[in-house]
Amino acid sequence: MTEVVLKQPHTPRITVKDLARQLGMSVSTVSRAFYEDAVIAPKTRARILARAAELGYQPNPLARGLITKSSRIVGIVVSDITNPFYPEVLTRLTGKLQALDLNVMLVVTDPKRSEDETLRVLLSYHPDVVIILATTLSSASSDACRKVGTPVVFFNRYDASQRSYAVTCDNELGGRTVADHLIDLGHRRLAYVAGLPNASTNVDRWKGFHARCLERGVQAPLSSVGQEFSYAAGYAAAHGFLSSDEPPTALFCANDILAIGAMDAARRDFGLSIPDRLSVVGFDDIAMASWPSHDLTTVGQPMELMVERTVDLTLSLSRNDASQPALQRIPGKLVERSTTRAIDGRQ
Amino acid sequence: MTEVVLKQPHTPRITVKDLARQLGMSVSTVSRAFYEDAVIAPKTRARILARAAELGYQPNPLARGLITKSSRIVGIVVSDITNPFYPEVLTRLTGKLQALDLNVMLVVTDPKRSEDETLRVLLSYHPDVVIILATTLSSASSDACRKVGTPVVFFNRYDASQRSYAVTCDNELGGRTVADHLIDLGHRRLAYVAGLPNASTNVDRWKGFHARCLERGVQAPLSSVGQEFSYAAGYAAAHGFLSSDEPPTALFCANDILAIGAMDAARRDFGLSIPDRLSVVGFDDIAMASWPSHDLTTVGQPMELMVERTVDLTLSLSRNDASQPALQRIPGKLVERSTTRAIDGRQ
DNA sequence: GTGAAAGCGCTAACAC
DNA sequence: GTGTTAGCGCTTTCAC
Repeated sequence: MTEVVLKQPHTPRITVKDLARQLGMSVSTVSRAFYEDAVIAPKTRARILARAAELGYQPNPLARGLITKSSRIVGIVVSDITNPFYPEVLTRLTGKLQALDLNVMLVVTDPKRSEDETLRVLLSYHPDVVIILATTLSSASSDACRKVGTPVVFFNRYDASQRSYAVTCDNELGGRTVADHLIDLGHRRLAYVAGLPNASTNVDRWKGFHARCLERGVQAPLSSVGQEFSYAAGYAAAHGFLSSDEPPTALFCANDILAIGAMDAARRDFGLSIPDRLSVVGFDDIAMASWPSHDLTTVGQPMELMVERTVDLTLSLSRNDASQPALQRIPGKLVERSTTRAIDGRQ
Repeated sequence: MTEVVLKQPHTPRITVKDLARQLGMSVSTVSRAFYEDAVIAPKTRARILARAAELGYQPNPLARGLITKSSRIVGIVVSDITNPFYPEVLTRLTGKLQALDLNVMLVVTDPKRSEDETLRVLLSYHPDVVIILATTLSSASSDACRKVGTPVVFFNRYDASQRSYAVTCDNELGGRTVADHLIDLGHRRLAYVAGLPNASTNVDRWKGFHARCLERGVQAPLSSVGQEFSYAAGYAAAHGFLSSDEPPTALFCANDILAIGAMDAARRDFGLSIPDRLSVVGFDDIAMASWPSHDLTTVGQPMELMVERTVDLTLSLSRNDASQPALQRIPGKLVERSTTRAIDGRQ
């Protein structure tokens, strides 16, 4: 006898009503059982919760949101994800948020679709908070959120208007740290392998690096023309620098992937041994950076802390008890590995 | 005069009622304007849509879902994402789904929290479909979905019960292809660097590889004890194989990351040049595999196709007009790069 | 401490 | 073609 598959949209799920009827109580009583601070007899609550667990009932947050005006949805906007740093942030963030019973609705900004369009769909779900993980996103988007009253948290990026919340690594300080490190090692001809030109991470790392060089009385570093945060871009930029008559002796790359690309170019196409002939520093400290074949000196982003702060902030905002918009900058720290060393006579 | 920040949960958003009142129509008429095949005068619809655009109004899908029983939410379950293949799949999937007006709710399975617990929250949002991207996830989870009538699509994994939909790379065929490739090159002592033991990707790749070796009359390949799909695991496994008296001349690794770890071990700790002394093949063809420093021969997963099929399937399922549960296996193809070569006298 | 009733924003019969 | 009504699953006054 063959089993007939019913084309049933969704098996009807159990609701408050069902529960109420089964227990011989009113729906409101049942509803109260799911609120910590509702007035309800402990025994009644216990009975309800027991039966609910048994039946696998859970209040529908969508219906609940309609009335409470809180969807418990957190929107996360992501753009390119070629940098492994971001997937990791995304999953950690998601994991921590869901432990707080906040659910993540993910949208990716597709270059083909307009950013506003993308945000519009997200906002139609009325998320309590929107987190922007995208390396670059026009402030128009954050305006869109503000317009409907949805708070925005920028992660490793900030809005020029300073009217949103932001949690970032102290990228400028990171740039300065690298400048100090390389200058301390005796390097004088420095160059910066740039990432996405309008990403604040890129801009700030450069700013700090450049400023610190000048402060230390070192010739201003060169900079490549920013492309993207990719292996290929790093490869190409290194090519540019190393083809010159007086190539730099050290490269600071806007992130680890760029650095790996740059190192490959240096080694393969210029036969330069690293760190003997060229020092290279990255940014992020992704897992790959510590692989023996790279063993890259880099600025470690305080990811765990950044994620925690973002989650805290998101929670406060979802409860509507956050402080004024503010930018939190968390310092990273230099992880010295084997791609940097003191300049010596052989150069 | 300082601006007073009102602690207002959410600025009241515009609703059908507002729109209806402003236009002097009934709410149902307004509602109809947003449905392609609703009966409504074209001019009326135009007026409504114009005003809506102006005001930034969009029907609230949550409220809509309450009545239509369709949330237009697609749940995606993700586990570890150390393999860059998955973030890419995730973003592509999300991008394509959102273009179809399906929104992605993301959950990550946290080892600390029970899988069921995680799924439970996801299901409480009543997603139309759940996609499981996690490399491994107990069939208990898919049962949980089935119990509430939510269709499940497995991506690159399948449920033993065969009662769900699945789109996977033909992993077994991939394994066979690699066996043929290596055997054709003259290799006879082969080994498999295993990934997560209970991941179907791992199992099937091994199965095909092993079976094909036997079919070709080659000594059964060795296999490492599966750990995880990580650089470190690849490094360790290679160590194991290469320390033996008669080490294998070729390694097939369950994925690219393992392969890269294995190659680093071979080169650094055993001074073996690849492919002269050891051939290595990976699986996935992630971006990194093509970087000059790796230039890894690997089985390319037909990601684009897999994503497309998954999206098609998801769309059908969300419309409730899909065929019977079935497993789609899409063949990948071998990408020959420079980590494999014919065995020669020097060995 | 509990129940009855109203209503969140929306769609789906059913009249007209 | 449009308006009226009911009701999705839930929370929240307000009585009791």
